Amino acid sequence: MVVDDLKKIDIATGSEADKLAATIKNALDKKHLLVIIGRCSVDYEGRGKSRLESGDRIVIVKQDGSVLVHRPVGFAPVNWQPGSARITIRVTGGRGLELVSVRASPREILRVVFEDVYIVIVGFGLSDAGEFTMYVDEEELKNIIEKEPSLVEEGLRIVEREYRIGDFYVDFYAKDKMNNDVLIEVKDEKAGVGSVVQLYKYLLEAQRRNMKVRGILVSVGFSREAAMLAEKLGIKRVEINPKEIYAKYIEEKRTGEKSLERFFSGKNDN
Amino acid sequence: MVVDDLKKIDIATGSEADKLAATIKNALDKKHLLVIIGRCSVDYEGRGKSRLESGDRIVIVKQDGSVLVHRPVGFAPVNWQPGSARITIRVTGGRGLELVSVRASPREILRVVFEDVYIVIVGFGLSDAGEFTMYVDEEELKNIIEKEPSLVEEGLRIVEREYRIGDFYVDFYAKDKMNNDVLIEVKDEKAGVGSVVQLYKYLLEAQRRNMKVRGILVSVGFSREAAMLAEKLGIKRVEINPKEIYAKYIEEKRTGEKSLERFFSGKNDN
DNA sequence: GCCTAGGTCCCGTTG
DNA sequence: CAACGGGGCCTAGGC
Repeated sequence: MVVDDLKKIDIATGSEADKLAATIKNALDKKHLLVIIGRCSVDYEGRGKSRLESGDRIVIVKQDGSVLVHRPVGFAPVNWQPGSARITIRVTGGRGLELVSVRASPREILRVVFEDVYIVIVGFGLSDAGEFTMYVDEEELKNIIEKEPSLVEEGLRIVEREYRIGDFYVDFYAKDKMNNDVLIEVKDEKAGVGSVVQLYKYLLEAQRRNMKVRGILVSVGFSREAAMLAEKLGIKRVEINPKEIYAKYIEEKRTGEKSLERFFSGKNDN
Repeated sequence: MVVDDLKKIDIATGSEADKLAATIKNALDKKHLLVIIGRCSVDYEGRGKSRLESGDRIVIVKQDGSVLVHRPVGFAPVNWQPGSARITIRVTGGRGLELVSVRASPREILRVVFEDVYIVIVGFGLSDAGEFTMYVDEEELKNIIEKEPSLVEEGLRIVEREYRIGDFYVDFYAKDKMNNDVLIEVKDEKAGVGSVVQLYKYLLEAQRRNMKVRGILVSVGFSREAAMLAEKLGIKRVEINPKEIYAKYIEEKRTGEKSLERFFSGKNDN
């Protein structure tokens, strides 16, 4: 097979373990992206312990030392090592190749033993500077609420964001128009019982500290159980639609407004 | 470049988008493993919404339709689609290739637009039947505790595993030697405040149902805060070492015992 | 280092 | 289908 036009990529095949190992070692040294497809077994030991019997897998070693072992099916890697692990490769016996990744803390070892390597791909000139923007995440929602707390309740004033109570953090500590204390938790997905319990935990902790405080749970939706539990615990629910809010925000940006202050309900007093 | 000895793998390179698209289409149709390394931008919209500007990436489409877009660094994929999504490929303009994955529920769309494809790798004969065994997970711990509850407390008898209270499940419902009710939660990692709160939630629910019950939290360790909170709430802590237990278990297996019953403390009454 | 909280978390289980 | 809990979760942020 003749391959031409190879850009930013090198490949190595064949059954000479020494040669493949040299290619891999070089890639690891230079911190190139490395992809190995082959037949291997995998052992992991650290917080847990696992053994994966022999099969065809795709192994990726990234430039930061992350290791991913993927089976031909399934979203998640079957074994892995997060970045900053130290990786070594060696030849075992005649054809065997052993890739070992050691993570310092927590101490964890991943050992991939290849019986057969179908292909080694090295990406040596890859450059990825592309910006990644996540639009409507919880962070953004909180930013918007911080700018315009009236979205949550008329007359609300944010006192502090990421407010600490004991060892916990609640998204907002605020005062309502009667000047009473309010703790606010924001969820960008449907709130379950867990979310209610989480806020209730904060409220209990606050009450233990003699705060007179009520809670508001802001979310895109509530499970039936969560709604009932909130009702029982006297926690107010506020339902919001982040996409709608974001659409307005984008539109406003497009038409030249610099900040969020102006686009909400004609407010202009900032 | 001449490539020989290609086993279970096909590769395609070059700048003819039509030809690459045909290779990819064929791989998708036949549900082969597909790896594309190239320069692309990515848009995602569904529960969230993101845009990834152009850069060099590795895109993996697995046999079950999982799609992973990996940057050259970082453990996690920057964009993805879990399995069972419907995937299409088409040529846009002259050189461009567009891969679109649609997930039905929740409705989510992932669009990868390649400006440049460095290499396409198709794994057409991959077979992975290797068994995966995770040794000391919470499941195994619970199995062991179920077999030998005295590891948790002298005289304890398990009444029910995965015991339901309302909408929740506690790991064990047991009776102590005084025949009092006990709820037991097991953690295979250091227990934090959340674990204590979780068990406390179960206890509250049980008390609401007029059970007279206390709680035991079994874990490999406890955070300072978790220990204090448990103390305050009257929840008993039991610390265990799963590896030690597992080591004995393996040793026992190795020396020919078939089951767990015999190896614990000489007990033999089962 | 520890701990808390979030994630397009994914995934299995249950009702 | 919705909801809960687990994961070697990982990762960021505070102390």
